[in-house]
Amino acid sequence: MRMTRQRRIILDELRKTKDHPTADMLYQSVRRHLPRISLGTVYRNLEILAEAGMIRKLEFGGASRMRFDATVSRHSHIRCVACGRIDDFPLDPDLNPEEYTAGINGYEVLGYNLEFYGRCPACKAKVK
Amino acid sequence: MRMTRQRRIILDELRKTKDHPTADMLYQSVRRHLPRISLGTVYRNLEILAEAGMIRKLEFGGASRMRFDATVSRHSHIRCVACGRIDDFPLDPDLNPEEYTAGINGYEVLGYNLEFYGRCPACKAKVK
DNA sequence: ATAGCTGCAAACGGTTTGCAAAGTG
DNA sequence: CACTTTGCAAACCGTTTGCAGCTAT
Repeated sequence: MRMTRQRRIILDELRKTKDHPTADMLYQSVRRHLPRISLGTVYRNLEILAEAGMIRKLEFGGASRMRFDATVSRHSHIRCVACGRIDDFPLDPDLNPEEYTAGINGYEVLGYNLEFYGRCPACKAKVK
Repeated sequence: MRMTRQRRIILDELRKTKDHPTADMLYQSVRRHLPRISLGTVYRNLEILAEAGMIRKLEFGGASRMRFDATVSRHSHIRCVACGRIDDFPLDPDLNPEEYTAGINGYEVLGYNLEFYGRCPACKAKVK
């Protein structure tokens, strides 16, 4: 993977923030350094960086826009139902979800979503 | 809430399936009963039914399309990464996510997503 | 040198909406 | 009868893509 000016600055800008920005927010801040960059380039690079495992793509339930995260190590998120703000917080593999309720980052915890992914019986049979 | 023919049939069709259909899939099956219904009407009614708590709207991470579920009681989902199929399964509040791995519905479990929602410190202060 | 990347602008696809007519309670 | 809902079609909006020229390696 080439490290173009655009790619480098996109990555830098994402790493500067803890905000889990959308592609468009990132576009705005990258533009301060590269006024002629296009939104398409931002999308393309975010996709490539995510595939390379250098960033994470978040498709948070309830939010229609994609968000991006420069922290790739294992962690979870909490989202404010009122303002949409998303914060990181560490995931403890020994805790069940109910046990986190003792206030995460000062949030009033209202609930959680737990969803699994895997391979269904049919696809398991096919690919293996 | 009025129970129009359209609304009733949309609800019936959704209840008939365990497939977590998209709006468009539902539109196709409703059309067999009401050939002149429009996709816009399907969306409007799904929204209204969800607000009334009669159905659930799923915005599954990784899937760009909304899905709908006539089962409103507490349960979780598992999605096949290969074919996109989504199955229900019961949530046990005493288990931590790692402990579900012993095969859900015959799936090979690859991982899970756990995300919390609530009110952030700022919004908590504001609204209260 | 040359594959990969960029800016631009148009296309895409799921969802939403304005409107006049029809239907519900 | 008053008010909601419908069908239609166009608008919306975040994201993707085709293309011709540019750039990192």
